[in-house]
Amino acid sequence: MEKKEFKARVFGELAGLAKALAHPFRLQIIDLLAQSSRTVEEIATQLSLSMANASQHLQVLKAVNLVHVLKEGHYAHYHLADDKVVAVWQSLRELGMERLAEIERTLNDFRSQKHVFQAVTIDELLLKMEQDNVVILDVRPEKEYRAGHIPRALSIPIDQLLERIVGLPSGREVVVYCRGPFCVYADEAVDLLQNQGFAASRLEEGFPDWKSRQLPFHALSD
Amino acid sequence: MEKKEFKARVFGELAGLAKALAHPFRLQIIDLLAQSSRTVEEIATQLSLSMANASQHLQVLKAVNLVHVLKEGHYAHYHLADDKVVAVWQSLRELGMERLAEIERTLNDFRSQKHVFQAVTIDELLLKMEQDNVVILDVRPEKEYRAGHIPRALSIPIDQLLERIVGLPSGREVVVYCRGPFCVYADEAVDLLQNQGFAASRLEEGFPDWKSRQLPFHALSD
DNA sequence: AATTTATTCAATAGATTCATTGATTAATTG
DNA sequence: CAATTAATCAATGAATCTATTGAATAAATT
Repeated sequence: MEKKEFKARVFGELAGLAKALAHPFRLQIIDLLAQSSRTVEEIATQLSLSMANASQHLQVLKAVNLVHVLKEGHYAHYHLADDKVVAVWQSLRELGMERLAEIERTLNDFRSQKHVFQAVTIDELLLKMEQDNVVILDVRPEKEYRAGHIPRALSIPIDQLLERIVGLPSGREVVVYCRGPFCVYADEAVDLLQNQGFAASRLEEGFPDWKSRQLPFHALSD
Repeated sequence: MEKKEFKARVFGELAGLAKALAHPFRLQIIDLLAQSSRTVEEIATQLSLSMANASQHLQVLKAVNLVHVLKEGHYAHYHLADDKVVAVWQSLRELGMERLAEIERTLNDFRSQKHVFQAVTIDELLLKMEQDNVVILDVRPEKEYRAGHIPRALSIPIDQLLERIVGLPSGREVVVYCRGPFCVYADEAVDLLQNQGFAASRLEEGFPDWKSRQLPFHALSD
């Protein structure tokens, strides 16, 4: 094999990987699968796609080994194939947040509309945790909490927050987190908590970011 | 703005970024620009593209802010816009080397053909450097060496290696590096050095990887 | 002012990607 | 064993991407 063919192959394969990432729905699928595995139907519903469409996107991801399938009964459970997939998604995200003004603007617009004026970073949260004066709230669906969450975090899925808000310890700062910087659950929760008089802020990042920084986390068995 | 539109925008922008990466030539362009800036003509020549084609690919990258241009005289010098671009490229590369069997096979085929049987990692090189018993050889073109290189590395561009090989200190182990894991210069150099009786091996990674690990490096002014 | 040089632009045809539709498969349930 | 369910497959046309060609800019040189 000569030099030229070698390069064509290697870069061709990698470009194929990038191409598999190059669709908004497929990035959203990866963002979802980074929380926990899902069936085709769950993905279709959560992203408002037809089953056929969701299935086809998943197959694009599968063709380049970014996800794999576990068939159980008549459900096909899709998983991310590797933590490195999350790593690529995170670095793409960070690049985008730095280079694409449009993203930052969109993010700010949305947050100011929800009255979310500042976000706490993971490093800042770590400090607060050391001082033990903060309530950590996971507002993702329970299944995702069970698949892995920040130690000592309480689980109140966003759609139960209004009714369960009274159970929260008052007088302590609350930091809410969800799936990641583009997940709006935490924004909605902060809006709601602040309306009820809580000192609440959201975590900028999400649980997958916590995990990929090798910080300890808890998971509950199935 | 509602939730759905918000997601569509953000993920749409990020997918646009990924799409810009999703072409073999554009990945090669990024790999080249990670060494040092280049004119359109240099890129066209080095990748065997027509000027028009090279220019168009560069504009795809520019449209999403991955590169920027500095016009000087009638040359347009293209630079990477951000170190984060290298970070994404590296994580994509790593994912590919782990998930795509085809890449590993191609890499091994090529290396065994060049008699390069083992590569040293950056961590291993750091150990050898502490013991001060290794000659480090940079076989990239001189311009790239000048733009940044590993401290104490000697510069002998691959096409001058045969004639200048006699000047190398004999009896000491040689570690050769170049642009990165897919760059073949180091492989060719190792083949050549071993033929001349040197104990030579290549660095698995390249200079950009050294740099992005925040290790100290030298650069020579223009 | 005319020429050269590096780059970009514009137009085109061929290839690829996408969402939708309806049919098909394969495992479970009644 | 028929019906149901989750998922995939196949076919379609619309949209997008790509490399090539030749023309157009725009800066430097003659």
